[in-house]
Amino acid sequence: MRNNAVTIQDVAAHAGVSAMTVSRVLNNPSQVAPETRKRIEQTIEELGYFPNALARGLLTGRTETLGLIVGDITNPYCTALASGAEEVAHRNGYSLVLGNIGNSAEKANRLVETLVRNRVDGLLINAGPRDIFKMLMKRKYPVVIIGPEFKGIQTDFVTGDNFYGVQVLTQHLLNLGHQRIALLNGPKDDSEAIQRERGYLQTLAEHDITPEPEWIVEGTYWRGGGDQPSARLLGLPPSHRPTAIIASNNFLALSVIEAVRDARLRIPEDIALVGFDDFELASIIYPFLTVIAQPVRTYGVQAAQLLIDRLNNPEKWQPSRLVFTPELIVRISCGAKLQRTVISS
Amino acid sequence: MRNNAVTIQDVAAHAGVSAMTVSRVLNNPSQVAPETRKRIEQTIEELGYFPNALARGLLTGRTETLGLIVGDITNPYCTALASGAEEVAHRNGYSLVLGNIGNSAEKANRLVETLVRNRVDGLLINAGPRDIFKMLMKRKYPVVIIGPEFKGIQTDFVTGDNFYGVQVLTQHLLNLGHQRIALLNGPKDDSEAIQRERGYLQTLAEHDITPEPEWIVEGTYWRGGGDQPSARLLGLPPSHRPTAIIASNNFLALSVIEAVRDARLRIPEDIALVGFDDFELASIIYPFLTVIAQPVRTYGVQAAQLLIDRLNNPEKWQPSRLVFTPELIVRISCGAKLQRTVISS
DNA sequence: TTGTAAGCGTTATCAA
DNA sequence: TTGATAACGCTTACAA
Repeated sequence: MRNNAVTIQDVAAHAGVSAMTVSRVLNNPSQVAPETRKRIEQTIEELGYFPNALARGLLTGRTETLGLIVGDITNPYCTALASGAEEVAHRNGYSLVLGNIGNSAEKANRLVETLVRNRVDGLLINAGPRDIFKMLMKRKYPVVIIGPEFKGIQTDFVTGDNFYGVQVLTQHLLNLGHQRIALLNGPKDDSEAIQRERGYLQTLAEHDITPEPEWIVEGTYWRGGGDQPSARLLGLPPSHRPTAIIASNNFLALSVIEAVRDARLRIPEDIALVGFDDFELASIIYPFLTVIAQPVRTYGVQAAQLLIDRLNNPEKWQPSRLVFTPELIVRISCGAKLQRTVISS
Repeated sequence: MRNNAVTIQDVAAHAGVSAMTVSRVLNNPSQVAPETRKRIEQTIEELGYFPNALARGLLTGRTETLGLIVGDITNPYCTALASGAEEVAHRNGYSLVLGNIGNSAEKANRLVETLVRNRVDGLLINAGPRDIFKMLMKRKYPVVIIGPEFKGIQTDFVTGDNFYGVQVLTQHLLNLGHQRIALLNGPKDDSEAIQRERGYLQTLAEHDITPEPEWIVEGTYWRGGGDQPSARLLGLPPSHRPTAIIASNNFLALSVIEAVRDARLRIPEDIALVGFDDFELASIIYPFLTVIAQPVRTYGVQAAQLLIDRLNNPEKWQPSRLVFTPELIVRISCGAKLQRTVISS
């Protein structure tokens, strides 16, 4: 033992009672005589006793802990999620363990395994390879999936309406007169990316537009994950170059901004840019990016609530699916304001 | 038991060995005959056995888990810290549990208590009331404090040179010709805020400037925590109003930006603004804020390393103190570029 | 109102 | 190379 911490036995001995009575003070105080209770409470204070949650969890089978797995903790999307989930967890007496996948699937596996080994009561998952979910489902592990959607996985989902979102974005660009619209999307196997590509293609099709194949490029949702595809997009000969780009997440939009700068072009004058997921803080400094903003904090809140409800009433639980509608925030980068100015002058 | 998970006994029975042999496969594979090992490994896979970390931790007294406590997870400062710490923890086989205090001291106490109850092997703490540290020291809990400094607390510290930082900021404003410089500081009892006020006063004193008392105002480090003091600063009659403001953290700078906007003034033309802690992502969109940037990710990396070294060699451990020098990044909000333009024209 | 005994799932220790 | 036994710190079930 590295920690030779005070145990319930120590407290019991000091207070002249049995361990059981101390345990009662901790869990069912009303069952203990007031004087005994006082004495024990004092001893606990005096000795600085902190119950060992491992021992308790081993016995009860519950750890009062939830796990949240996100793709990249430095992404404001993920912190908003975490902040919402944490609030609900905390309010319900749960701790929230935050796991960060970073950019590796192997890490995702290790992370989930660690959380399962530590017997967290349930899992909120925002990112991870499909296999993980299958494994967790086989175990009937309580899981809420936030963001992506998987067919055939019986569990709770909290998602945004990606099809609608990209539709709004595309339509917005069309309204501004753009015809050559590119999509800088997430990974091909990501269910959200798939939805977004569908919405993009359909909206264009409704306007009888067929985008060039080079206009649909694939990046990752991590910082810098859109650098190369952005450069490729901007490197197209001016006759083929898109006049507008839809970025599939906030970090991808950042890549576009940097690439446009490197190409010595300007947003929105030369290239219009719109994207998914807001940078709230950045927009206070300078409200620049036109985005479809998702109520991400709400995702966290609702997902945690769903999970806790399930834990409280396992027999009543039924898999549910919460879909939220994202909201268009028009700022500078799409060129709308610019155009209005041009028109009015 | 809520989780009727597979146990080591189940694996042992299926493989026709004792639990002890399974345990050996898990922890000292070399001590087990290759064929037995193969068979057991297969059974583990087949049954989907995940060792119970609670049982193991109870026995070994180690959880292979570190706790990181931050003030506000939505602050990029904190995520940078977490990202650095997590990397090191992970690389050394530790999990990192992220705790978020939010804006309540009571929550900080509960959080630390939860982590101690769960017997995390050590704690990285970026924010919290002083009492907590005293309690942890009494327990000889391995703790690294990141950011604030406390006298008389025997533990590891990782900090930035706040005195130097504010000195650079103040000097920079003086060089730009400002004489009426305000300090929007953190809470009075925060050790970093104290250092910053000292550096500010001394630098001004060296230039024979005594700031008006109304120019030193107190906010909090949370989002919106500088709204009212900023408004107060800007509400001063123009003759008394500062021409430059130093914000003691990034969220305080945000408050200033909003207050200046509300007052229908401009940064930097009417009010110059500089601050502590960068918004890296925001600066890609628009490099606006002039700041003293701290190598925060490095704080996380170094702090985690310090903690893990201590855990690995408890007897060799000596409290150490790592101080990093922050770096001035000149952008728009201080007016330097503006001035240069004015001069050259 | 309080206490005793057993056991949660592991691993340390000693024995075979 | 493998196994039996005890113990980690706590709570459930039962008894006093």
